[in-house]
Amino acid sequence: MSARPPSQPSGPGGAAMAELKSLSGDAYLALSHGYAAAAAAAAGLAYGAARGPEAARGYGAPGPGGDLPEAPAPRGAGAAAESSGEQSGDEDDAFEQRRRRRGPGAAADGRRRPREQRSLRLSINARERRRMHDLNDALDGLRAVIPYAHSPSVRKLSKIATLLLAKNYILMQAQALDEMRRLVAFLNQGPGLATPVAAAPLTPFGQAAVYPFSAAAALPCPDKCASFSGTPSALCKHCNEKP
DNA sequence: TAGGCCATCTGGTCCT
DNA sequence: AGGACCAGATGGCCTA
Repeated sequence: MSARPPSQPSGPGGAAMAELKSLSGDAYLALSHGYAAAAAAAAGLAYGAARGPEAARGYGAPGPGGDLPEAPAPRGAGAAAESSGEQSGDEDDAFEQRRRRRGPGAAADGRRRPREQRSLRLSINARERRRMHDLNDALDGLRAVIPYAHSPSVRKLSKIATLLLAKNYILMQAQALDEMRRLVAFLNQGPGLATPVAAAPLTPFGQAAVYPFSAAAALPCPDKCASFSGTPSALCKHCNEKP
């Protein structure tokens, strides 16, 4: 169908990394940074931790009538599909066969009558399916707001790539915000304080030597700001002060 | 054909 | 007790 990133040797996040590399240049350069750490963190997630507010959200029991939601057409027509939402005699047989295959001790509740048990199982399956659909909807929502090529000709991000990309996007935005704050603080220091030495603790990037405005730091404020953006900065209080 | 990704089923565990 | 969450198992689809 659509373009798909090349496979990578297996390993934590290997294929997802390839997927990230398939992103358009800027997005990849900006967001792929720190991928390895993200993958490691993802692999080491504390499963079962934090059962936060989501736990109280409630996916809702089947309605009073016990009606199960229509099972979506499964992608595969295999064994998984044959025991989905709809009930039939064949499915009951398949259910029993599977139950026997799993052997003793595998039954969830031996005290229930098979019919009851089967009905409960179907209801649990439906809930789980709904939960996974909600999770996928949330992932779609996430894909919609992170920067990568959204187009019908581009295969959508995998789940793992979506999460890793989102994480890196958040980190990047946080970093940009931080730099912007430092810049505003620097511009607001005023001419007297703006020598490279005096300004060093507040310069963006924390390094006067690499700070692009160090040469302009000694200039009067409007000139200093203009050397950055071409015009006095609207963010700088000195540029906006009345003489 | 192997490997990656995914949907679904399932049993176990925890929480309300 | 029932619901939510989790992880393992299974099987289908797709691509290199």
